[in-house]
Amino acid sequence: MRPSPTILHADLDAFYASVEQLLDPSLRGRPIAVGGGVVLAASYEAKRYGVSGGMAGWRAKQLCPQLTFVHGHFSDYQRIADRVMAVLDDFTPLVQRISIDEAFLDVSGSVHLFGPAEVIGEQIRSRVRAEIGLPISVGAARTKHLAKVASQVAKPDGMVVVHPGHERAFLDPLPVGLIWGIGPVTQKKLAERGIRTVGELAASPNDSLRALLGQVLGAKVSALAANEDERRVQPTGRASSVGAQSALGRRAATPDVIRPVLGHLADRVAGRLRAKHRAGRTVTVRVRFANMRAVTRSRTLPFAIATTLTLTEVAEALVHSALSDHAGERHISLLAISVSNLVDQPVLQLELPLAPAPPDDAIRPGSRLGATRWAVDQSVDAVRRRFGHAAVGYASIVLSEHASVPDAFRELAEHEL
DNA sequence: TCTGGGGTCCTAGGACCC
DNA sequence: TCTGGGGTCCTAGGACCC
Repeated sequence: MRPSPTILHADLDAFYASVEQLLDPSLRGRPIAVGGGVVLAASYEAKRYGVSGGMAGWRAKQLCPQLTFVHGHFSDYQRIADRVMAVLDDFTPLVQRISIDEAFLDVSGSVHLFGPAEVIGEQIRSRVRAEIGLPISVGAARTKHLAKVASQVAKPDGMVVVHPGHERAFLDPLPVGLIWGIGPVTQKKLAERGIRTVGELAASPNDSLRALLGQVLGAKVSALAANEDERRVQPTGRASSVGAQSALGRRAATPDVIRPVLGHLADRVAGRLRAKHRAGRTVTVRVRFANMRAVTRSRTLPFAIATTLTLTEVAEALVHSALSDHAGERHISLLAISVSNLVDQPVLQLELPLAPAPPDDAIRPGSRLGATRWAVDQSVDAVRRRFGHAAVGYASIVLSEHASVPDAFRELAEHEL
């Protein structure tokens, strides 16, 4: 009997669009896009025309005139994806979910129960199809990375098994873009050197690989080619940063625009931190100008914060610093706030002794001002828990004017804190 | 009619410490 | 007067992934 691969990668096909086609049978077999101003997800029928996620709606319509736009049923996506993941759990406890719609499975301990990996893969596919009604592709290989490549090759609605010993034969003809970590920019760089396939990439000398891709990615490619890739499937950890951003179209870079947007973003970010009893020391803002060039500014504080007003103020100072470095830019198209360097926030925050007021009293937790702000946030959080998020707090007119994506969509992309 | 929102990770330079 | 090497942390930019 030939050896069997033990790592599976299961990946729902065009997930959001497939759910819409599941919920509304009249959409099945037709090119559809979830979203409007921007394509959040496209069905395979639409992808055939070149429609893809992140694309401007008008551009998508240009490529595919019969494209149907549908409003997303965002609250259904999480629920349905969770049901799919529950199916995976039936085959092994070693499931590593890496996003809403895909996961790795280590089935090395399950083969005596269910049969070899390829049998498990087919069982997963038929159960997800029968019980949930969605197409899912599965890749099986000896390592995670390779299993992921295999599932991409298997799409749509297929399964690809890479048998041990046949890795290079499988990989070598594939385009380099299928490797995790090689995106459009690197692909172009490689193409300029005549490298288009994994085989060509693997054949190039190690040092030039490193020079082209950097130490880490270069080493990864070597490992992949030598089949020494990571195979450990581990439970997904907590997020190491929390952020929020808002595209603004084209707005003047003035305080009356910036302040309410930052307030709104800080409210989202700090609220999520407090909900999970976390706080962060490093605040990073990103400012994208009207010409799409973006800059970042960050500041690491001596202590961790999770207070909305404090985060707003730190972010505002950073944005001003970015803007004064680019005084020529009069318009901005996006603002973002991210908090990293996260720590667990003891709930006894308020009980900390009140220190004599330092100059930065406002941001120091436990100080008089800091305690006041903390208390305000606690009240807001409590009201929201009881009456819903909209009951109190920022409702930015600037943002609602531009009508970005629904909050429910944002929440789908949030990682566990 | 330009181009969403949530993240992770890498690189490189500089400050600072031992 | 000139000078090593390692480690850690911080900042800015950027590529990439879903």
